[in-house]
Amino acid sequence: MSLETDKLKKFITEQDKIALTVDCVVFGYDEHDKELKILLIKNEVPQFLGMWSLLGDLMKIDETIEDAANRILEYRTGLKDVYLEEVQSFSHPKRHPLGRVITIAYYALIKISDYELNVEKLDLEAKWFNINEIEEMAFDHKNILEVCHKRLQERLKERPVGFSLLPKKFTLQQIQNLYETVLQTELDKRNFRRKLKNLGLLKELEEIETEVAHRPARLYTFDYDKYTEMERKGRRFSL
Amino acid sequence: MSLETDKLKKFITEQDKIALTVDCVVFGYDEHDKELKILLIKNEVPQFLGMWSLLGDLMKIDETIEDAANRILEYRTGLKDVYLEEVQSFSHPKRHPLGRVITIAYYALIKISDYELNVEKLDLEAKWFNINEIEEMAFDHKNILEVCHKRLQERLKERPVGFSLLPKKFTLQQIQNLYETVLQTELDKRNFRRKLKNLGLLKELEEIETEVAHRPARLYTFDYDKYTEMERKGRRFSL
DNA sequence: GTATTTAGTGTTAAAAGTACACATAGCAGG
DNA sequence: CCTGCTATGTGTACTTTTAACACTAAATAC
Repeated sequence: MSLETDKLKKFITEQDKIALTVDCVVFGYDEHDKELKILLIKNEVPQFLGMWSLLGDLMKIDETIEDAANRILEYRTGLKDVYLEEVQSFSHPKRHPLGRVITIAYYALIKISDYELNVEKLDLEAKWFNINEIEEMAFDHKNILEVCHKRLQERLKERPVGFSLLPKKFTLQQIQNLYETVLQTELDKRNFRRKLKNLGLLKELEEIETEVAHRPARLYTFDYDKYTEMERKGRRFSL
Repeated sequence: MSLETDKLKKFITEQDKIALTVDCVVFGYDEHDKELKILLIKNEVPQFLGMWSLLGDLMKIDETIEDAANRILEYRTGLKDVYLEEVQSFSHPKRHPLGRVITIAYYALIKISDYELNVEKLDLEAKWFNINEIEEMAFDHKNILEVCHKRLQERLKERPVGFSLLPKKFTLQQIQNLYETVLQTELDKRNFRRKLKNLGLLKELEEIETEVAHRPARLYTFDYDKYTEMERKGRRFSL
């Protein structure tokens, strides 16, 4: 049993003590396979040894929950300033075999390419899985995953979260593929592009794709400043 | 200092111990004044003595967070089966003067008339306030209130939560007034009614209003079963 | 029975969404 | 340099939804 597990055990065996943890569902988008993936690590708690689980940790006494989520993400991926959203708590009294552990779930959106740059320095027990490939997970993590997945799908329609899963510069086809993958639908190219243009939130760059064996597509970036302004005025994003 | 406060103090002074509480923003709709109201209680913690605060309590060891929220609501209002939604956690390290207290905020929707039936048996330190009348609150409760208020406004557009604030039988005008009050907008009567009808979720009753000094309006109920069915099929509510 | 008050209803114009197909730019390979 | 290949990029007609707008009808009070 690892140091982490010892610490948790010590923490929660004191009577009436409720341990508070954070768990992150880390989503990444694999452009090549057109798959939504999540990052999991090998579990260390005896009852679930060898199973895969979300990235989580005990809260520290002097940080906010969001700080804790950021700390975990930086520790496991080397990435800072990751898109994070709190989803909900999971508090069934029997959810953790070592005792009373309540967790706050977040989902995180990262650009897989950024992650790849850091991966060598890091914990090798982490692995990307296709979202539909995962059958069993430690604790109630499968449930947490499903709730967070559903939340991501809702958010994608009403907030510009998709751009956090793509490189800074992307083609219109890439966004469409992302939407089709995450929402599990097919979208009409011309209608989708019209909607995108009407948002007025994409900056058309001078650059085009490279290293493709066909006509290269134009590159765009998402204008976060303009979006913030638009949000401030109460106008809603919708795709 | 009350028993509750002693207990909390004891709880959180043990080193490294993070206390976990639940706070509920209890919304009620006053049809007469056309005002959205919230239920507050007098605070007991010395630093905020006499100020008003949300309905909250320490989590117990063997309940879920939702159980705790329901327990608090029943204790303070006498009501069971209240509409509840988890909103988010509040975890700033300095948010509570007695130590490290993290809270999970819920909002609750109740029919004020149901509450009135119970009010005599209960804690007299509770009071309804107009949502815009509240200036100062204990802890970070003003902030929690604002976040929950915003959440309610979002939900009202996309989920049939408004019906939890009205009597079981209501007139079309009553719903419209509720929407106008909560969203702080004016709505077109004919367009609003058309939308309502097209939802197909209202049951027209044989009954009509009584005790009004003019033409009485027809009464309706909301068909929760049909809504559940519609939700299951992936169709979305929108008003 | 007359005045008062709120209930209840339909049409038109503008905007948004949906369905649908082909010419073109750039690369690869001979 | 010419041909074939592949994915890019674009417009129009139709349907549905939203938005704006005003009067008659039903019931009560006096």
